[in-house]
Amino acid sequence: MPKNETRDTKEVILTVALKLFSERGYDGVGIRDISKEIGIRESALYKHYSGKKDIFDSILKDINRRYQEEVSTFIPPESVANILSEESDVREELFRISVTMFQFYLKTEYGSQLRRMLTMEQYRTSEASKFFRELIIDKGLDYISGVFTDLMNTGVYVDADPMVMALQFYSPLYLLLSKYDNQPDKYEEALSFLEKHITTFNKTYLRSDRQ
Amino acid sequence: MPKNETRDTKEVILTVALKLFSERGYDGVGIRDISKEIGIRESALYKHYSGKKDIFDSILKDINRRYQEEVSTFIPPESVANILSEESDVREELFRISVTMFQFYLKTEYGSQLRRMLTMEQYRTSEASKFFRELIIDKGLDYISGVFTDLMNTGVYVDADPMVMALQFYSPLYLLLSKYDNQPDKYEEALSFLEKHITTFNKTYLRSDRQ
DNA sequence: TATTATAGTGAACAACTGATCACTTGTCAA
DNA sequence: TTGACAAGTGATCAGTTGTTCACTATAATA
Repeated sequence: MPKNETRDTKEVILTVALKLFSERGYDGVGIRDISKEIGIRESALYKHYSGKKDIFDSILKDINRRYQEEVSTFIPPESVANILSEESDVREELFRISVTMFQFYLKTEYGSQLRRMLTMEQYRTSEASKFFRELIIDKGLDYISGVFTDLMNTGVYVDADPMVMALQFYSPLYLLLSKYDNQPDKYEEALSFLEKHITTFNKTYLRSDRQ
Repeated sequence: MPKNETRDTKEVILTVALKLFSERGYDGVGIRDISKEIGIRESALYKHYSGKKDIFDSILKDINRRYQEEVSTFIPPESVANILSEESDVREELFRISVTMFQFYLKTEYGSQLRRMLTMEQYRTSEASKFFRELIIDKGLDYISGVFTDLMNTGVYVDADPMVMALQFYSPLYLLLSKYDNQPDKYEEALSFLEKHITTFNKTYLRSDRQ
């Protein structure tokens, strides 16, 4: 029967490895770096994973579970319902969702580390490439596209191709992530640009704000 | 006195190193990989550069020169003047410039390799981080911002914050770069999205196309 | 033609890489 | 209490890393 510390160590390894991989990349991190940070010998790692590659693969395998977990605590499910209810202000709700996504990938420990690691490893591993595209790009586009589809059906937004609308709404958020990734001191500036973008966007597509 | 092959080899080293760095990252490439690809022994590399780090730094130092060189052959200077002249079609000219920028970073040997290497190394080296931001993000934004400023002054485009306009115009191009980076087979789809984006953008900001 | 500097060779280096293995420790079920 | 087993240790492995150095071939200069 396993000791109850097993689960702990096994998870701690992934947490520490993700942190280091996101800072120095897969090839820049040795198994001794990981084990040292945890406080065990490198040989102990092999009691939990078959090797360095296995640790990396396990981080990828864990993405869907962790992502669901993180998102559900970060984006309360009522906000999706909120934006469709007629009482709430669409502008406020849309801005809140955007800032939440922005923060998740820029400030959250898991979100930012995962995005950075996938950004670095996308050219080395086709698996990482797939996760990067699907998670960081497509998932955002699809989510926004769905929101706009609903908002167009209720007549709140003008009719347009929802995918192009999603592209135009989500892309600035994505670019600002890259632009302010390594300058945490300019976070306010980033948020300011994000707000200006959304305001301008609404003047084009939100019926009540059209000019 | 130097043999005339010196310059050649010294440049070939940078070319080969950039190619390999862009595929596997700095830490994923050994000096033996570089020298083998060229057809010389690793010890010969040290006749031209003081070490692996020096090769990487030299690639960065060379960016401004090479970029200027590549861009001047890729983006003919008359196109910038063209877009301001009243005879040309702004839509066509703007689309042409966009596709050229898109191709440069996605299809050109130097452009795509440089972008990929900087993307990978931005978290490891602050120098790489700076070049990534300034070259891939800010340079594009500033260029587009300048074009729109001129086009607003001549009354072709409606008045708006040129920086927000640039953000909204350039970001989709930037996102599409990431999205289609590892799927060259879907290049046509990427171009189609780019065109739809620009068409929709013009419907908002181009006076003659406003709805 | 003799000299000299350059570009490249081949062997070697110390440090580090991921991985293995015999061994000890601690915990739980029988 | 004992046996089994999971988790961690410390030493060690072969291969690779970046780098160095004495040496050779070659081409231009004096």
